[in-house]
Amino acid sequence: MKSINGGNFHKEVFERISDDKREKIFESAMHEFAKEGYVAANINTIASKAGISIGAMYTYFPSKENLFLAIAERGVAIYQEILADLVGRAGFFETVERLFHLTIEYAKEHTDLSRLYLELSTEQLGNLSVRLSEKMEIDFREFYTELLAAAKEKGEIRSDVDIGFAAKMLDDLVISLQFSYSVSYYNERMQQYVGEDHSEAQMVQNLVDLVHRYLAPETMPA
Amino acid sequence: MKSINGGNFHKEVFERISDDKREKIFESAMHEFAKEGYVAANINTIASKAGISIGAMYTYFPSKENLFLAIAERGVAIYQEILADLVGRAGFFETVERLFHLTIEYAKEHTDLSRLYLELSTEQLGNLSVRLSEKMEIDFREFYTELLAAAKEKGEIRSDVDIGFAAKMLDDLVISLQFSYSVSYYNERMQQYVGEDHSEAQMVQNLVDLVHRYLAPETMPA
Amino acid sequence: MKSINGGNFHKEVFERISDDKREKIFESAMHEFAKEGYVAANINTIASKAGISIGAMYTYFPSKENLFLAIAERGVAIYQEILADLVGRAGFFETVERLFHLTIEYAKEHTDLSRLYLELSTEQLGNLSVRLSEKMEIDFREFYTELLAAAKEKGEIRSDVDIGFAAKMLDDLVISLQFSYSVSYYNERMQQYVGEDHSEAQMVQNLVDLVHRYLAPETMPA
Amino acid sequence: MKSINGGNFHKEVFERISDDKREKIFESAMHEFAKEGYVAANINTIASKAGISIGAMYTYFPSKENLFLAIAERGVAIYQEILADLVGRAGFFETVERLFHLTIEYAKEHTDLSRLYLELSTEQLGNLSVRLSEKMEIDFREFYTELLAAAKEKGEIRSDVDIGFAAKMLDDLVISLQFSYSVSYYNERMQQYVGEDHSEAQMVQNLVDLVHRYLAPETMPA
DNA sequence: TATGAATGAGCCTTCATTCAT
DNA sequence: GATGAATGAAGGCTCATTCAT
Repeated sequence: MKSINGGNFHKEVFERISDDKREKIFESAMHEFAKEGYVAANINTIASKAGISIGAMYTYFPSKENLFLAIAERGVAIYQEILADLVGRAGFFETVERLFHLTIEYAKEHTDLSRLYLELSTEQLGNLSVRLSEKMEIDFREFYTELLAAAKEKGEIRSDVDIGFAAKMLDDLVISLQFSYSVSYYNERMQQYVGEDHSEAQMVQNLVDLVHRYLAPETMPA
Repeated sequence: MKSINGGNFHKEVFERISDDKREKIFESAMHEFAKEGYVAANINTIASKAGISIGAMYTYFPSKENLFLAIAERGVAIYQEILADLVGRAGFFETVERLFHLTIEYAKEHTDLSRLYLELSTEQLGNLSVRLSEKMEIDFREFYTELLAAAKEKGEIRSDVDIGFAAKMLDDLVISLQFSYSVSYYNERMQQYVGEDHSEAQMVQNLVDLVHRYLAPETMPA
Repeated sequence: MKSINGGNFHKEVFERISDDKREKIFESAMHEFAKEGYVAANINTIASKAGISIGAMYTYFPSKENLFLAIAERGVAIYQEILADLVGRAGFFETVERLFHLTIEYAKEHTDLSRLYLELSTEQLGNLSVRLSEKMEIDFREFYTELLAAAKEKGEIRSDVDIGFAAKMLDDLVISLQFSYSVSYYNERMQQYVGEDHSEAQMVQNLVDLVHRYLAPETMPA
Repeated sequence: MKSINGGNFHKEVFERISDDKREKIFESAMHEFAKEGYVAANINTIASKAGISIGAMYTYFPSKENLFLAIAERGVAIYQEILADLVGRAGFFETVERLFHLTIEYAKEHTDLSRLYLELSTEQLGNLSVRLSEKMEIDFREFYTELLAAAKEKGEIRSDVDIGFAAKMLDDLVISLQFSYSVSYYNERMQQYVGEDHSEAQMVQNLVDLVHRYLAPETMPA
């Protein structure tokens, strides 16, 4: 239940309702926000689809904004669980490969959340996302940075690599991959680039290849 | 004036007004849409900031949707002009380098348009972007694909490269770069990855390096 | 409360509010529609005159069109109740006489509803009236037709009468009478034809006389 | 050109333009007003369909209201020509028969004008119609009244007839007939009363029969 | 005179939020 | 705590009318 707390965007009562109800609310809200965008999303619709009254909605969350933030926060929490799964488990390139695989899985399984993240990066939601990112983005950055630092240490990657840039690049690849498998626009775009029959496995392979060529030590320890 | 036509999202009258007025309207609309997003953008505000009446607005554009599309289309047109400048001018990596430079320039000079593009990729605006892309002539995809094909032909890049994937990767890099220099959220993110004192030149250099390591021919022909 | 249902042009909530409030809304809407016509009628005005917010108005009715239809339907329902009172009560000519009397009464008491009917027959509102008539159960036509058929059977009227035409004529007389006592234009017209001091009783007498002369059996059975 | 003057609802310039242009304007306005009703009718549409600018429209007519009145007035003028054709031409019942025939003809040929008349009798246009009716209704009333008076004088109809009421009845019949052949709503209604295969000739015959039974002298001058 | 772009008040409808029950 | 009816500000769009050219 840790994921429920955090930014504390909800009211206390929300922690006391049944898990089922809470889940329904998250589900409903996620879907509406992902589909309609923050502004066009309708709180009344969210409530009724979640099977609760708007009155109840407002006893759980003080405002539309907070509901949105709670949802977004939860999305990141889910993704962070994936990251947690990756830490210190295997070699750098294997970890990267798993990262890409899990990203696709996440994108497909949590489409709404993934779309939400795009929505979140949008300018108008900047104010909102600041409140979020302050608390969460850091984790990702740390993950990538530490992953690279460790790999560098271990000699798995080039010693002259710019870790800051490389971390950003990894994140970029992950984000792009995520959207490619969850957001209609980017999905369409991907298909037009690589063709409809391009498998996920190939996609991951290509990405790993890219990372490898970029980061592998110059001289293969012959 | 070519950029004004295209998808023909405006009414005829709009072509007959002074360049100055037209520019003001574009400016005002761009800004509002980029700042507020499509749904929250207020046509009345756009009109009044452009110094015209809403009535006038509606003699120029049949609807909010069309105004938005006209704006978006214009953004693409501007970027396409930049790309046009790059075609067949120099070697592959030099072209790529210039591409990154120009992208940053575009992102900084046409911040609003750049942000609009993010907005456009959003799920809710899918219908709109379809209307847009249906009407766009040359595509970015073609540009990247041809650039790579030519380079491959000339032996500037590896012969075994997957052009489809490579093109997507180039596009990804460009998009990410663009947002990093125009969208607050991504800009903040970039700074936290590479530090505030990371110059544009370094960014470009890093990117070119990435592309080079990924695409350069196996140098050891020995 | 039967009159409230029917075409179901309102939302459920509307059935749950107090009779008083409901009546006020009907009253206000009727008046506005009758006075201004469908297009010019202002929903905001209707709401505020009914003492409710526009928001409330829209929780009761999904649209202006439906509000109008609900009102119109109610008008018909009221008139139908009057007709119901007439069925099989007395001889043909007595019934007709009562019909005329009741029509005048209705026109004077429910002026707005009566005016609405004129509005409804108007070309632009054709679509609406279709939606209305589709849902109406018993029809005036049936009433007139059966009344005449029964009278013919009983020998109260000529046996060679064209029932279809006679029914239409009766309806025409009733409609004209109704408008003459509710719509300013037709009222003025009536007065100029028969004079201001022409009483309702005389009017009815004249009408009955007309019907009698037209439909009475050839009295000379000799 | 008498019909152009009258209520003088137009500006002077209107009298100086070509008959063709004038006719087009009338046509266009009539159609729009008849189809959409006064309020919903769009002056800009009328102008453009008439092939003139709105600017021109406003140099011909000072306002929408006046345009409407001019149109309505013209409609009556046309109908009055028909009446003129009937005066003192034949016996009462023959005249009546011709009146019905001409009414149907008028309704079918000048559908728009006929519909306009319905629109005009509507409550909200009461203010407008007053300006009209003062000048014109009289003619109709006089026509019917004199027709009946003459017939009474000549012994063609009952001597004890109430001329005021009879005149109104004749007018009612004519109006109802007119609408039955021009207004969708009333046309549909007619067909449901008398059947689709009821010919115009039968309709007229039925009407003449009605009038005859009502007004013919009691004792046929054997 | 003719033109048609410009004006802006006005209208229907939505929806976040409140609050009496 | 839960309910859901009520609120009313706000926004996209129309159209009669004006007026500079």
